Amino acid sequence: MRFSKTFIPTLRETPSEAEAVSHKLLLRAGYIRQLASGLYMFLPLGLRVMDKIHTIIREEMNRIGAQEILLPVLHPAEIWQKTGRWYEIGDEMFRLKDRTGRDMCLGMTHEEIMTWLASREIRSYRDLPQVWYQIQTKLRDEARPKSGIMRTREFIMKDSYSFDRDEEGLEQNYKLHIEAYNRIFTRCGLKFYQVESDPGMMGGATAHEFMAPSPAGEDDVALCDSCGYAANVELAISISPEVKFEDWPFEEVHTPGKKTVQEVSEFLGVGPEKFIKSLLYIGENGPVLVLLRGDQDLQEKKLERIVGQVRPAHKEEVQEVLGVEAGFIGPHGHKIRIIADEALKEGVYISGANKVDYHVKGLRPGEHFNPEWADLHIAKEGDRCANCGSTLRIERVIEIGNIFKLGTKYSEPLGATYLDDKGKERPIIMGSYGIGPARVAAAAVEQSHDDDGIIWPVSIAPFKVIILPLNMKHEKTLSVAEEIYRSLTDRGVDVLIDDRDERAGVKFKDADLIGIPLQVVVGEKGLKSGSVELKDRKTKERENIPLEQAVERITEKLKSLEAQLEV
RNA sequence: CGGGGCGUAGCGCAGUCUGGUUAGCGCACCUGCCUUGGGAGCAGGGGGUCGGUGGUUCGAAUCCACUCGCCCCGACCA
Repeated sequence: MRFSKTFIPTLRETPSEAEAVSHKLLLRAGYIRQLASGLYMFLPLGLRVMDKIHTIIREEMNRIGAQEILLPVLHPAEIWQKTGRWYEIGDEMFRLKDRTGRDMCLGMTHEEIMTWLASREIRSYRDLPQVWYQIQTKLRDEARPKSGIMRTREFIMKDSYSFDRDEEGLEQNYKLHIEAYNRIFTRCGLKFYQVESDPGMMGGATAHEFMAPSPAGEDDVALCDSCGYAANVELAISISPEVKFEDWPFEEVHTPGKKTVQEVSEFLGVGPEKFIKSLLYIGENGPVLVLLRGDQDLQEKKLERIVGQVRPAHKEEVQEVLGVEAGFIGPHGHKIRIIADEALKEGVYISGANKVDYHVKGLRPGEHFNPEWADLHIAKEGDRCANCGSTLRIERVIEIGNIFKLGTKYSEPLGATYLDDKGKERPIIMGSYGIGPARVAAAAVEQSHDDDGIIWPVSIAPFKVIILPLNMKHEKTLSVAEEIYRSLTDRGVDVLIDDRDERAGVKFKDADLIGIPLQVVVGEKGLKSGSVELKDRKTKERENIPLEQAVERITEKLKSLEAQLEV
């Protein structure tokens, strides 16, 4: 394509609303524009990138036998009411009424509709398995859209759903999706991890996320480089560093005005790992006292998995429930439910004395208090791997894909059943699998850019090659550039030719900014010696190639770049 | 939803505290000349109801009230 005839509105300066690197660069390079909070338009370059990603996704989904279909975005409320999600989901669902007053909603995901389709069409075990997918718009009224196209209110999603007779079939499709996802993200040039994740409200037992490491992400994962353990910190298990305890006798110590673990730790000159941190939470079934080692923090998600939704107690509630001021709570002598992190099973600790301005020393679990034990602490850098004992690493990531084993969570309420070979009616066993193509694009930019702009992996670049005729008034420059453009186009290469009547500097800057992997510079300097210059956007390496070999060499170089992303 | 910040030309900003000619600057844009290997130069030019509404005042971008929008942190994230 011709630059002069393509809408590529590059910006010299970054619009002030952008914070994330991918947001800044995609705006500056003319890929996207914002319509309103969480609503983005994809301009020609942006759309080309999205199309490339979609194509890779389609190829790999088709390869595992998934079939593409397309469902509506507008859904009757009734189906969502049957699974209960109409009521469970709050403001995040866009709701509306049609002209007859019927309740409708905009699809945030499509489990309900896919399952509804399956419930009507699948009757026999002979119809199974099925894997259906779509690449389609989702709408979620996000509380806080952020980071450009990373978290938006309207976005395209590849969502697939597997329908099987039994758990074995589901396991099979789950594995196939893992293979497909690995191929997709590898082909898209991303660095990524597959981690264990919290199935959350999707239901079901097993779930994994595909995470692209980037400081711009919204999640943290715990990784063990030696055994490969990888999990979202929401559920990652870790062993806190071991502590050598002292054999303190049980005694009260005066700690005037010292409330937090840190304050008391400094005041007494004892490390925080020898403290018990007591936190009062209010749950659906009343208050819960949560105990952690002083050097640990609570992972609320873990607590919620045990007791349901919770919130920290207010100061007044602490006084009311425990009869002591917050800051001096101890684990002993309370009648409410107490749950402690397993790290506290052994040791001799200091904790609040349940008495203002006092702490107790020599507190022994099992002797002075008897809690329920659970894994409650948040895994942090330097903790040991629960699997193999090596040191864990915590990394910030962008969620680019997720996979869930759903079981019968949707098939049962929607009556999606089949008759097995004995004529018995059984619920279909389901799985659901998502990929956010816009996040794939954003993650690619986050992971691959420099001060000058984007550096696209060749597989998802809007064009693979950009030709830069430096002086449009120079006859030879023009004819050579056009000739290379034509030859490459004839060979089916995606080429952009910067045929604008701009100065060389402008063309260089824009080419770097929009991030096309290969630049072909056609200038008078090179032409004097009968050559053009081939520049690799990523390595910045330049090579002069004789005119007659130009097209050959460019395609060769392109092939070698492409080969790096092959799976 | 809680906390913070910001709305002045397409983009980046100054002016607002301390009200007072015709609201400025850089880039971009248009015309001409010139230039052509890293966002050139010169000359001329177009573009603003200062987010909106109401108020105070002789006078409001500037002060007050309400309101809308955008961004960041947190909560939430099926």
